[in-house]
Amino acid sequence: MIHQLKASYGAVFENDLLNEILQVGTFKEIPENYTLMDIGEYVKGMPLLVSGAIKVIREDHNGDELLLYYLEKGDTCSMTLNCCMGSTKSEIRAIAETDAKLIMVPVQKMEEWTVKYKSWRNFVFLSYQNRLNEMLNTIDSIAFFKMDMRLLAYLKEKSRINAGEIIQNTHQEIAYDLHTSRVVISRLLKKLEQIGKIELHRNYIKIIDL
Amino acid sequence: MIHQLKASYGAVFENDLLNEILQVGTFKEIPENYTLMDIGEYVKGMPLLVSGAIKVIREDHNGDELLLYYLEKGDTCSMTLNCCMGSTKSEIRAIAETDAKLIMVPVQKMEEWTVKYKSWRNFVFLSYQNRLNEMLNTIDSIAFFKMDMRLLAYLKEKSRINAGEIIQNTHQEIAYDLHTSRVVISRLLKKLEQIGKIELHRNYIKIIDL
DNA sequence: AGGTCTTTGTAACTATTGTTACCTACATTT
DNA sequence: AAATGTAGGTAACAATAGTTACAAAGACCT
Repeated sequence: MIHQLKASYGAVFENDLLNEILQVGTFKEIPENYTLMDIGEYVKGMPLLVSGAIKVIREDHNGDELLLYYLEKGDTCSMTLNCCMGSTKSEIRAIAETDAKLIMVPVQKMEEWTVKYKSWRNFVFLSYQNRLNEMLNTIDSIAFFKMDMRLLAYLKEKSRINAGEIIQNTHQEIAYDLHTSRVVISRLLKKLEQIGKIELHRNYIKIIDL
Repeated sequence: MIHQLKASYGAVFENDLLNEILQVGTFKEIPENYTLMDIGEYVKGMPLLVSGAIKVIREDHNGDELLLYYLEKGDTCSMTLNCCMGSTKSEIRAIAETDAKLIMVPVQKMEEWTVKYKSWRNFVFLSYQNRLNEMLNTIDSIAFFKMDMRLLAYLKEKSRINAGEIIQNTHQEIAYDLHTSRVVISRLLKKLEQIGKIELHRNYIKIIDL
């Protein structure tokens, strides 16, 4: 665990804090598609992401979904911070986009460390800042862009997250993330293929030039 | 200023903190429609809202707008918190929805108070929590609801904020807030009038039963 | 009263997105 | 090979929202 922690957070946290994290934190490896947190659940700990990616999803009362943003190495879930402080239920669902490694820190330490460590304060505030900015991006995307542009941005982000030009999703899965229907996605993907930006295959999409 | 502060924050902050705020804070009264902060500006201070309401707006590169949420008495602007900590430019515009009173606190105190006062920590974290939740509501609204429902929710919220059944806006102004066209708003408002929920007049709308 | 500006109403049309239905292709199991 | 399940393609149509254009009504000024 110590190597994992240092590699991802060694430059961010001071040594005393790193040691405390080692003492109280628990290391977890989670597989792709594992649901880290679900809507309505209470939060037990705060995840510090070491490797992999987590996707954060909003769901409405009908079960309709919308992808909010991804968390990556060095990120934590601000929604979790919220829940910890306010001890309220989670408003979102977090699913492992790839296999992921993370360190879970008990909620109780949150406030203690906020007082004690400047680096922790910076981390928490930076985390809030990043999350608010991601939310703004999401809002920009649905408010100001049409579906074709949103799909394009989605493919770009997805290939960045997975660090490769192959996107392993069915059209239906993409439709869920963007909160639209499979037919709409198939239609728009076909257009992107026709202008040479992607190649369509069963169960995966190959990025040519976005 | 002391009365204003105690009335709005007396129950939230401990006495020592209230005194510090009185020492370093400056009291401001701002008129309706005053732009408190604009996109791209750097932030000088942190506003603690004492009375009135502030509307927070997002704008895209074309100048298209979207209402994000309102701030009310006891609220502060988390976007400002962000900017203070990260010393980045504002991503949003804040406009006085009504005449408003607020206390401006210099940015430098932020971190100091976070260490020193438990009540300040709670306030800041609660503020982030509220803002993230408002952003989620905004996302729900644009992602999951159609324009007629969004308009209805808008009218409800607006009459709550202004504490009255009269909404003083032109259709064009509503269209800007919801990021659609005037014609669409006029059309939907007319429908709401026909089913007896509102009464349309020049420059104002009377809420009958929402 | 006449002129001008702002606001609202409305029609006609277009564009985008959502829905339904059905077909084809591929993979897996029996 | 036949059966089954999943993924993707496509057409036809419906619903919603955006655009253009113009008329009518109210407000305000001279």
